[in-house]
This record gives sequence, C-alpha cells and structure tokens, in this order.
Amino acid sequence: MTKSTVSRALNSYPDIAPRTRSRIERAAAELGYRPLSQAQSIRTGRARSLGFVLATYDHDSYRPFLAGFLAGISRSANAHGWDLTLTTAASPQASLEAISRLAVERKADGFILPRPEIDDRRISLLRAEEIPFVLFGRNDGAGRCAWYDIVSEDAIRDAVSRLHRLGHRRIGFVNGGEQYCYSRYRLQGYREGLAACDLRFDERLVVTNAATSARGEAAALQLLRNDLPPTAIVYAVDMAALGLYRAAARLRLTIGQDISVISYDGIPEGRQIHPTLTTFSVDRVCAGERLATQLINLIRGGEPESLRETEYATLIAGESDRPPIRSSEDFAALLRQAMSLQSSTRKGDR
Amino acid sequence: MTKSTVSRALNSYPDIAPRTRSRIERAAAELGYRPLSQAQSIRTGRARSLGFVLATYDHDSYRPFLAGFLAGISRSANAHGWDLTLTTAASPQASLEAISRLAVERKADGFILPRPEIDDRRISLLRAEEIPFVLFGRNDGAGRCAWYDIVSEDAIRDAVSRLHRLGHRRIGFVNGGEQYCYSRYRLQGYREGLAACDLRFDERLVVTNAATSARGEAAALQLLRNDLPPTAIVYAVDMAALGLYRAAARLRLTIGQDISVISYDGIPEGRQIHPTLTTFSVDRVCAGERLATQLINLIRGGEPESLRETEYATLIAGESDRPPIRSSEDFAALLRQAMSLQSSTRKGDR
DNA sequence: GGGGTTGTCGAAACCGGTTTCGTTGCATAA
DNA sequence: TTATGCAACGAAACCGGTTTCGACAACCCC
Repeated sequence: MTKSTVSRALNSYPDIAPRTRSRIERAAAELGYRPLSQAQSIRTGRARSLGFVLATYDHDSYRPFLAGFLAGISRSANAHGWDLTLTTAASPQASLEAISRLAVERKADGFILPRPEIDDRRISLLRAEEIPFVLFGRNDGAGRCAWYDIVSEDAIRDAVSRLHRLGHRRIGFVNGGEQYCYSRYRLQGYREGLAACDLRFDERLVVTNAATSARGEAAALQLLRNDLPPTAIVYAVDMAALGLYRAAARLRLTIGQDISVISYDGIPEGRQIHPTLTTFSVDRVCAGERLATQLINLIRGGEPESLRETEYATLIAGESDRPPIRSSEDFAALLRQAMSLQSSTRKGDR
Repeated sequence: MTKSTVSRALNSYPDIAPRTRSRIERAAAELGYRPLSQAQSIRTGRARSLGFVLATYDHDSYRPFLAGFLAGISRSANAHGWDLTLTTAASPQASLEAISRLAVERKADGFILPRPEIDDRRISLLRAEEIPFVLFGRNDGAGRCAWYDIVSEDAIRDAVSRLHRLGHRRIGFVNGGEQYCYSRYRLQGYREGLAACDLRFDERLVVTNAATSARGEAAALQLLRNDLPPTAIVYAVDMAALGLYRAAARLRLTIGQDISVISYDGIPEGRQIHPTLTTFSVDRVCAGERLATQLINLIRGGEPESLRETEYATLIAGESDRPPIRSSEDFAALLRQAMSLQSSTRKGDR
C-alpha cells in the first residue's frame, strides 16, 4: 500500500483492483485524508481554485448582489472541493493583469467573468492563454464560450406588455451601459415588447448608458422633456430606476400615479422605497452556483458549447406600475408647468 | 548557482555573499521569476494567502461596503505578493467549519474576522488552533489580539453633542446588534455624549438590536411612542436609520424638521435619500488595507499587541439634522395625533 | 510445459521549491 | 608551516503528492 497506489486509487486510475480501491477509499474517509491541493498542484498544475476579479471601477449596480453572488460561487465550489480566489481591479487594464497574474501563479484554474462587454479584452486574453472561463452573460461575438445568463430580453419585453395592458401607450426605455452585451438584449426586448403591442419605436423615448441613479435621474428628466412624454418608463437597471424616484420628487410627481416604472435586477432597495418598485428579479445566488459548477466542468475538460444555461427573471410586483391617470398630452402640460416651477425655484433651493 | 543558492538568496539567508545575492535578484527580476507559492507551501506550510469568511447570515449592513472592503484587502495583499481566499458561510457553525477547512487545507495562513462578537467562537477556535487572525473591531475580552477599529464611540458622542448644540434636549439612541462588540462602544459613546451635554440618561430613549431598516423603523416607532419623545435620534447603524425615513413617511413627519437624525456607517444610500442623511462615514477600503497589512505582519511573526490601530469616522453632514422646530411636549401631541390617524387608516392602506 | 498477455501493484523519478548538511577555499591564529 | 575557523556555496534530502516504469503473478493459448 504505497502512496503511489493510494494516489492512483483516489484519482480513479484503471490499474487498481476494485477491492484495493474501496479499501483505500474507506481508510481515507476514516482518517479524513484529503490530498493537499498545493502538493497536487506542483505536479498537475491545477490549484482546485476558481478565480474571480472584482472590478471596482464598474458601476455600482451589482454591489448589492455581490454577497449573494459570491455565496453562490463559494457554495458550489466547496461542494466540489474547490475554492475561490478573489482579487480586485481598479481599471480594465488592472483586470487583465490580475487575470494573468492569478493564472501564471496558478492561484486559479479558471475564471468567472461577470458582465461581458462587446469586445471584451478579458475574453481575448483568456482565449489566447487557453485559460478556461465562463461568462455571466452571453456574448454572441465571442464564439465558443461557456456562459450562464438571464434572458433579460424576455423580462423587458414582458415589462412593456404589462405596461401596455395597464393602458400605457407611450412607454420609454432607459438602458444600461452600451459597452455591455446585456444592453443589446434588453434593447431588443424593448423593441419586441413594442412590436407585440403594436406600438411604434420612437427613438426619442430611449436613453442609454444609464446604470447609476444619477444617470437614471438625468435620463428620466430627458424623457420627460419630450413633447409627448412617456407615461411609463422601463428601466434596464434598478439602480438607474431609483434615479427616477429622485426626479419624480423634484417634479412633484407621484410614481405609480403620474408615472409608472418597471425595472430589472431586483435590488433590495426596491422593496424598501416608497412606492415599492416593480422589477424583474435575478437570482444571483443561483447564478453564482451554476457558473461555478459550469466552470469546474469546463476545467475538467467539458465542451464550452455544452456548458450554456439560461434562466428567467421573476417578476416582483410592486406599486410603481399602475394605469395612467391622464393622457400623454395632459401629462406633457403638467410637466411643462412642473419644470418651469422647478427651474425658477432652483436658485432658492438649499 | 544551484536552486538551493537561489532559494536562500531570495529568502535572505545569511550565508549568501552580497554580490551573489544581488546577481540573483537582478536575474530574477529580468526573467520575471517568482517562486510558485504552492511549491513553497508544501515545505513551509504557508500559502501566502489571507482567508476571509463572508457570513451571509449576518445582517445586511455591510453589504454596501463589501466591494470596497474586499478591494482594500486585495490591494494590500497583492502589494505584498499575497492573495485572498474567500469563502462564505450560511450559519455561525458553518463559519467555524469554513475557517478550519481553509486552515487545514492550508488555503489560508490567517484570517480577517469582521464584526467580532462578545464571546466569539471564531476567536476561541483560531486561538486553540494557533492560527493568526486580526479583528475588524476591538474585543476587550479576547486578550492578546491584533485589531483595527474605528472609534465609533467618539463618533456617537460627537453626534449627541452636535444635536445638543442644535438645540435638541431629548435625544434617543438606536443601537445595533447586542451580540457585537461595537454596540457596547457605541452605547458608551452615547452616554459620554449625554454626560458632556449635561443630559440625563433615560433608558426609555434607547432601543437596541436594530441593524436593519425594518428593525430601525420599529425602533423609531417605539421611541416616538414615548410620553416625552425624542426630537432627535442617534442611530448606530445607517441601515437602521433608513427605517426612520419609512417611519417618518408613515407618520407624515419631515426629517430634518419634525425630527432630526444622525447615524453611523456612511452608506451610499444616505447621499441619495431625501433629505440626505447626516452620518459618520467609515472608510472601508482603508480598513481592508490596514487589516491585510496587519495580518501579514502577524503571520510573519509580529506581536499581536503591536498590531493594533484605530481610525476616526468622518462626519458627512447631510440635511437630516436641524434645530428642533417645537418642544418635546408639542411634538408628543403631534405624534399622538399622527399615530391615531395612522392606526385608523392602516386598514384602508393598499 | 513454455511463452506471451493481462491485471495489479511497488519502486522510483518527478514537480518546484526549502532546508540541512557537507565541502571548499581562504583568512587568521598558533 | 600547519591547524583552526568561518564565509560561501553545492549536493542531497525533503515536502506531499502524481506519473511513469518495471516486476511479478495469474491466466491464456498453443
């Protein structure tokens, strides 16, 4: 019973007799023996660890989810006997360097990449170095990738339909960062929703690049300055939708009455704000779990094409979407009044 | 120039000639050579990695800070050539198991423990196993520990003084979780503040165990039901203070007029809510950096007693603390009216 | 019954380092 | 001049595993 026999038994080599193998396995279980991953690593090159680079320069929107997302990754990784090596990066360049560093130092055998961009340099790097990775989000242009994604286009489409059923006929859309792949899907969902309701696409009702509440507020004001303003707005990102609450407060508008909103993400603040936000919620814990599992399978030699999963967002009905209480024309008149009032009193503020 | 010479040169052994050492160092720099930590680990037992166990069962209050905190840890660790191994735990028991696991598998050489509790089982475990750790927060009962902490008692004391200067004479206090060490310090700060202003401590003005917005809301209602209610409340935790906003909205009170509030933490939501929250902000990035640096020094053999640092919270003045507009008696009358209105309309809500 | 497979395991090399020990050369003291 | 000591380095063992290779016995076939 030498260590070489033990090693081969535990790694399911074919040249170990079934009886020997089970004896070894039993003994290992009794002694609580688990091979040190570092020792394995120097021969195999595998660290049994997943890499995750947290981009601190990225907008805030996923921070509320961070704990849950990490919990999902960690839970799944631990279940397979793997661990999570985390590092942060303050710039896109630093992200790339962090990935390379973790890879050459063999601190991570593969990476989970959140929020893929259209031309994502992380993907080019990882592919060039032949390092396994999974995307949290699809990337159509990237070829054979493994990914997990929420079909946000479905959610946005349903949001439009839902508002239409409530009686809204001018429905705006505030999208997230254009560099991200998700914004294309969500815009597509918005267009699909309009088409399904026989509404015309009007580019004056669309604002993009709003993923923070400040941007979301500016976007709302921009939309509401339209000649024929929307009576409802679909936001692609919850954090931005919170900006609408601020804009509404400024203009003395009541959300759920003067203007409706449905958003996407499911941040906890949406349940606490008044009126509560109707939003499509994403299960980040589950996402983390699935991504970790997929990445481990990929590292073990799975085919990227077979490691693709999608999930649906679930509607959390709040109080922010109600039937319109007036026509778009009347709303326009009200807004003109509110905005002139707003600008004339602004200097007196504070 | 054998590998043993190189190893000793890079690890500053004394039996290497200065000339040889510098030659080796230069060559290593040119080739970009860095010893694999796994290979080192099997002989030295050190993984050059810090452990952090994220407690997902813990209340939400530090989630907004999580990214920043991790960024601080990661930045400092990387600067020293170390890495961060993260895992999550869904229960206190799971926390302990996660710590043991990471330690015996040598995935972490030491741990950063956030939010120490009065009788913290993590501390007993780590001490019993002789594993290095640093606390984010003091723990007077734990003996020779290294820690980094914000002197929150100073902040709370100053909050009381500030409200007193504004004219408030009935000042309530809503504390966080009693099991945590920090709540003792903050209560102490509250008492010091009262003493400095010649105000009497009145236990009816103190609520404890409120670290979430739901609890904070309930705490506010409890305080406002007093015969002589506070015209200002100091909250030990921002998340709980957000609950006061909800309570105020219910009771048709305007924060910064009918009631003032100063809180502690500096969560970003405080800047976005209306009126903006006056709060003492904690620099979590810096905390992470310092903690990681201290832990590395501790692992390298530093004395725990010499690895203790404190920092001050910085006041972020918002609009939530203003002079009282009426006496506590008048406020009590107003509240009685508001509360009866509230309870009679409650059934009609929604 | 002898030679070739096949199944099973031990021995040994190896991974990339660290650490101990022994050797060498040189300076110093006897 | 020779013994002594020390500085500086190489050789080799070691850490805890993995992987290759070879040995041995049992089995099969002719």
